[in-house]
Amino acid sequence: MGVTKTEFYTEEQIAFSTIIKALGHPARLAIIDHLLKVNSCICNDLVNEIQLAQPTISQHLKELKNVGLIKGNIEGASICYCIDEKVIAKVQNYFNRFVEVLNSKKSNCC
Amino acid sequence: MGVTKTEFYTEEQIAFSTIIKALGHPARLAIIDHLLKVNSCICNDLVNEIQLAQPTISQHLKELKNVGLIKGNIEGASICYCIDEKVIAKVQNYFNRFVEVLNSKKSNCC
DNA sequence: TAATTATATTGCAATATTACGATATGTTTT
DNA sequence: AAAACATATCGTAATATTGCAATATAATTA
Repeated sequence: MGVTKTEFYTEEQIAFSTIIKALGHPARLAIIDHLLKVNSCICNDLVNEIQLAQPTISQHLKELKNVGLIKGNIEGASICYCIDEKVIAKVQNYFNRFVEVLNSKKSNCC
Repeated sequence: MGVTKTEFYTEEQIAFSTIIKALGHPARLAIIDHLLKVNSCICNDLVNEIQLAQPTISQHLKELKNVGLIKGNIEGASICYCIDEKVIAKVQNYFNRFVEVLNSKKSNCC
């Protein structure tokens, strides 16, 4: 049906899959990579950096903003986007805990 | 168009977004969570654990297998799935490096 | 070997995503 | 104020994803 059943998952599963899903597209990873590379926050040099039309970039930015991965500040005519460290840290923690649990029980059959 | 343009991204961006995308669904996170919880590798108790039809679970397992996040071993009539630690570790590293870079340049405008 | 159990595949309907042209909105410059 | 720039939104076409019933496949048990 194309519709994800959400009623049976934990809050955490839904919250994390939503954030992670936003990172599951190369254009959005490229945006994040670029925001990370240029020290200061960057607006739509992204449109020049990434080979996608401006509305498409805008749409991807919106998705990243929706899940809280980036923040945008109006800066005159343009908008200054940057990564929200707290949300990225949450994702980092998720995977760190993950690997910790994995390591604590070294009993894989495969 | 629904079709992702891949020709302009780095190998890494494509590789990681593909793996991460597979984790961007609550059912697949639930599968991974469950594989992590039960010490030994588990087959399709998943069908009982997760409130989705058997073909749907099978499909999600396939996606996780395709990106290498899990491996499956035939065990008599059933199949024993487990997490591939190496691939998860790669994801962990990605985010760790990420946060490292973020911390090294504390110059966010937002 | 027939029935049962475990899993995968096929086919399909409903919905979501991706991408972009056209256009709207808001700011700065002239 | 008009032109130019920066960004967002709308509408839409193409494609992908989600979920499942039906069915296929393969191993196990009776």
